[in-house]
Amino acid sequence: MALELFNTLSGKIEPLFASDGHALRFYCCGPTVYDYGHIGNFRTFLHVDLLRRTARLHGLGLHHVMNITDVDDKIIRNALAAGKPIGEYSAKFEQAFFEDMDALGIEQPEQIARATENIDGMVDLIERLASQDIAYKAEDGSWYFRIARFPGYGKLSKKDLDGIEDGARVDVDEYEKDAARDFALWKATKPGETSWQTPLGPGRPGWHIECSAMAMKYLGDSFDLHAGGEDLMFPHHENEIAQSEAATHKPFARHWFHVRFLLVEGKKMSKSEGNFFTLRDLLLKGYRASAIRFLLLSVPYRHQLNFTFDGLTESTNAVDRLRTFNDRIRAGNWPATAPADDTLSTLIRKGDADFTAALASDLNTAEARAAIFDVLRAVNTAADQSRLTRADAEETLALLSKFDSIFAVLEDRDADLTRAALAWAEAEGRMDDVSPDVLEKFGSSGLTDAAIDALVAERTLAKKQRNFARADALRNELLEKGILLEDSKEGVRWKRQ
RNA sequence: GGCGCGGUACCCAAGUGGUAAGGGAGAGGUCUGCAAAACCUUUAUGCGUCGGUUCGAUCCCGACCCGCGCCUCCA
Repeated sequence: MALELFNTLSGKIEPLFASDGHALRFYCCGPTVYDYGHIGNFRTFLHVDLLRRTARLHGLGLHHVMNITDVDDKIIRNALAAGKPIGEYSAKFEQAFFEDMDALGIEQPEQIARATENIDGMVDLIERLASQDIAYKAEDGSWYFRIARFPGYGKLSKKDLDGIEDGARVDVDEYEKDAARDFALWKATKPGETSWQTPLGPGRPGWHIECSAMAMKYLGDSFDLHAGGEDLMFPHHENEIAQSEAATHKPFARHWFHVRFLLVEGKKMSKSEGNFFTLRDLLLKGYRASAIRFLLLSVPYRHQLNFTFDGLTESTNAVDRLRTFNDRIRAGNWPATAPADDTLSTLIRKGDADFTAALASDLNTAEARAAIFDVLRAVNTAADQSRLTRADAEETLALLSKFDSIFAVLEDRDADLTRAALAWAEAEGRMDDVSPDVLEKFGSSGLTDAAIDALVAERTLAKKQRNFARADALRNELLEKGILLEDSKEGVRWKRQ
């Protein structure tokens, strides 16, 4: 089944393919590194990651470019306030961004492109536009894009130009533009601001030109797909199309992928609403990185996701169940006998087919999840009834491995990630954000994995000697520290609550 | 005002013109030295309301009600 994806440009679900027959060439608008990323940012990157992984499942190679906006108004302002050069200021948040991406299991793009390292390409592009009188210089030295010269303007966001012009928003700009809706390509330097000396005059690039220049530098004039959050559709992506296509007279990106915003507790996330969370905030509250990843991926990307703490708890439980299942099937010594019939094997294969088909169908993660849980139930039942064979177990593990090549939640790195967040909070003096629970479990007084293993072993021994009082005392001791023991046929497992 | 999305069980959430996936929670049960966990079973005569099309609609069409997003820096 071919991978199909909604295309914002055409408004239809269309096959996704690599036009060069090898690798999917795509560009994703990356972060502006002026602060720590919030969970809304990561919903977008998580779904781009999902797209990557699903494309790979379909045998597509990947050539994924993501920009880092390391110069913009907010960075300049914040760096100034911190008394640091912008490079030093942005480097810290760029590093934090990649740490967070890793914590959420998001793969690195093949190519990272920093704005400040690609100024030349942006200047070239603006000059190309200027040579066609599509870019013009205003009195203050800023350069603008003449929208009137690009008839296709609005085709992505389906905007009516007149509507924009007549709308309530009138761009009140202190500089002279030929038309209100013309947008900045190059911003003239204001006193005290970082600037580049270029043939265009001193200044710094506008945000939109960055992405056009870098996408075309690494992917060519035309490429397969362009991704970003829904808010970027207009004006950012619209402007990218205008700049690029006006300069090259070739189609820019063929397929446009937009991820909808998430809501937090039913409202748009904002600092003033008090529902604004970074990944680090959540880790310090004791929520697991895997649960955050799973929740953010569970609702398909074209739907709003209402992010709630209840939902996070649900996801935690769901991930636990999947991990327990994976551990059980992996650890069990299933008999190498022939199955009584092929019912289970058929079910597992159906689960596999359903899983793959769901993802191929515009990345329907909700259905893909359901397919896996169907298999989980059937296989668990068989195992409980002692009729799970080695062959079926292996088939199940293969499917789980496929599942995890997409969802990436089975491997348990959660404790380490929470410890890393805790170390960060200590270093940054943010211990007030750490929940008492996290402090107890993961702080210096918390038990290490080795210490837990030792106590568990001691209890197992006591149990074997039928010294149940001692065994129960140890179990309670562990429970008080947030360690839950599970006795099963396959042995004792422990996990952090 | 313009553009767009959604309203499915206690909560989250798929889906289809022929009669409601999955997860979480609750309840019952199995297992267990006990407990917890795990596992199993179970939970919508109904899919916002009202009309229409149809042999048949949650799914198609229309109207209405409610919630939300984008249109401005914003993932």
